[in-house]
Amino acid sequence: MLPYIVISFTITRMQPSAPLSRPFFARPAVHVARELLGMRLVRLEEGKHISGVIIETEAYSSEQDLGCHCRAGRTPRTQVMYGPPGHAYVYFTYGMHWMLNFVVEAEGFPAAVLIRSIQPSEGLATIASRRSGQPPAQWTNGPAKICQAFNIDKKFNGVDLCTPDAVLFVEPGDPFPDSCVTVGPRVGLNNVPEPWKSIPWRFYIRAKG
DNA sequence: AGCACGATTAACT
DNA sequence: GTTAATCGTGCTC
Repeated sequence: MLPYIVISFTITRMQPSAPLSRPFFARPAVHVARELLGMRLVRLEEGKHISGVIIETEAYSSEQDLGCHCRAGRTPRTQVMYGPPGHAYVYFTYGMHWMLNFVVEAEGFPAAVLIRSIQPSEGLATIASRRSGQPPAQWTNGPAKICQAFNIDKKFNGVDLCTPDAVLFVEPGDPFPDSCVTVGPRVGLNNVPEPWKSIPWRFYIRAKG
């Protein structure tokens, strides 16, 4: 009897769904960005799981950070970043691309972590169809590619990642040791003044762990 | 009301 | 290496 239960559960999902809780996000952006590496981004869509291991992130923190959208203060776009942590901040750029961030730090303090790259693990057929024409290595190795593969757009701006019934959330995973992690300047801030242009708030896995 | 630019990507030479 | 695509956002007039 018991083996049947275990087998059916295993077939349904490699891991149980266990959304990361809010205190994890209510901390400094660079800490959250570093510790998200190795954790799993999960999207529940029409009863199916699409997921992957987070392997690249960037921290954006405070109105003083001239690389952060919050340099403009509270606006309709940045309002979510001033809200409680553990929510999604999804924005549109270059006329065609969506970007997924997690709101971090305390409510009232604007900060977020951009999810830049993942290794797909569940929903590969769905991901492949949404990234048609591209080889697997190109499926989710960029922030806009992740949103395309996971079907994430403005509908997700502001959604809570920490409720038991969340359809977008983070699961704990196998942490990467510091020896696997490269730290460097954030990408795409070419018009941003120093020190913000070069501050090492980008974290990524250099070799497959 | 108009403008310059963007936390990018894919397709080029 | 370069560049077009394409439009929301925030800033200036």
